[in-house]
Amino acid sequence: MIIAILGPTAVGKTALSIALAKKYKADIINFDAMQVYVKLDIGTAKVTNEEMEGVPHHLLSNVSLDRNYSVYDYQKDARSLIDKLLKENKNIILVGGTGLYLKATLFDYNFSEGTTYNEYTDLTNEEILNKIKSYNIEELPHLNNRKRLVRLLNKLENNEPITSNGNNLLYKNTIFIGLTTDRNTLYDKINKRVDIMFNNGLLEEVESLKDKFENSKALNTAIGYKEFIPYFNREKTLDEVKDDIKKNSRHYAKRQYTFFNHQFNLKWFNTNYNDFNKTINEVINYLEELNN
RNA sequence: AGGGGCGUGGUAUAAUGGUAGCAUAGGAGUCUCCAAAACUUUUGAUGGGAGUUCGAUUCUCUCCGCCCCUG
Repeated sequence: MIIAILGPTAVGKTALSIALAKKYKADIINFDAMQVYVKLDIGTAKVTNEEMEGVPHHLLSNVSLDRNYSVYDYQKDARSLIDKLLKENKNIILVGGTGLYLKATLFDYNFSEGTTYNEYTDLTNEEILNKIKSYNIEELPHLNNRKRLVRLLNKLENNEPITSNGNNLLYKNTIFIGLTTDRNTLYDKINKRVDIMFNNGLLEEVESLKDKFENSKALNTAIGYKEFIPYFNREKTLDEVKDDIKKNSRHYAKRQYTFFNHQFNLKWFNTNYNDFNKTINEVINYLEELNN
């Protein structure tokens, strides 16, 4: 059995995953793009050793900060891990917030082998778009979306397939669980959680990684870390950094909803913050019904 | 209390006797190796009332609210 738990940041996925893992004696696989990195602990709200309660966790803190780890790498790692665990007849719980990582792993996404490609640094967006148009493409990326333009032109010039299906689930017995709450409550939770992160030593964690920023894509993109850069440069105060982290987290949560709702067919459950056991039981009842 | 100043989307601001602009927050969306990313799109405002005027957010009066100075 494979259970995938999705939901926006700060909704309670970690607690649910541990409870279900204990109930079904499952291993947990993280599908969070930033929690795969070592040392990004407080800012990514990574599960602590105590919280794990002995449940085995995978693809968590297994990538060094100077690596450029992408969905392509994750897909390979996650699939081989899932295949291995399935062979051992283990139950698997996937938990995280990066929809694309999960989608690419469980569905038939095909990425190009290798990672070297032309950046077309000498071409403007218009020029790249014009080159793409000469190939008779149905759906063109937006003019301002340079990353997609570059990627697509590379594929065209290398005669690589533009898309594969991506709609076929490779692991048939996967159950998708969504955890949610109303928007205002979630935003409130996010804001409070950032305050807690600061109280728990986020600043100290980030300062200990200060000399690694230069060579780490992760530190420069992760919410909870990149916002400190203007603080180090004395351009922003700590309070401004804190507000930026809250704001970026809210934006992120909103995008997560959009992706989950449109890319997955999942069963949503409301988080009961007053009595989380009720939420856990609702999910377990649902899983039991499916198994009968 | 007297004198002065100011009231423009949730917030911060611009402009004008003739279509109220920008930013940000908020909403919606796109997604095949940056995805905690990148990109698209959208709702919403001249404090209330009266007057002058063809027309007032702008000028006048009044009420309300806020700020500063004086006592």
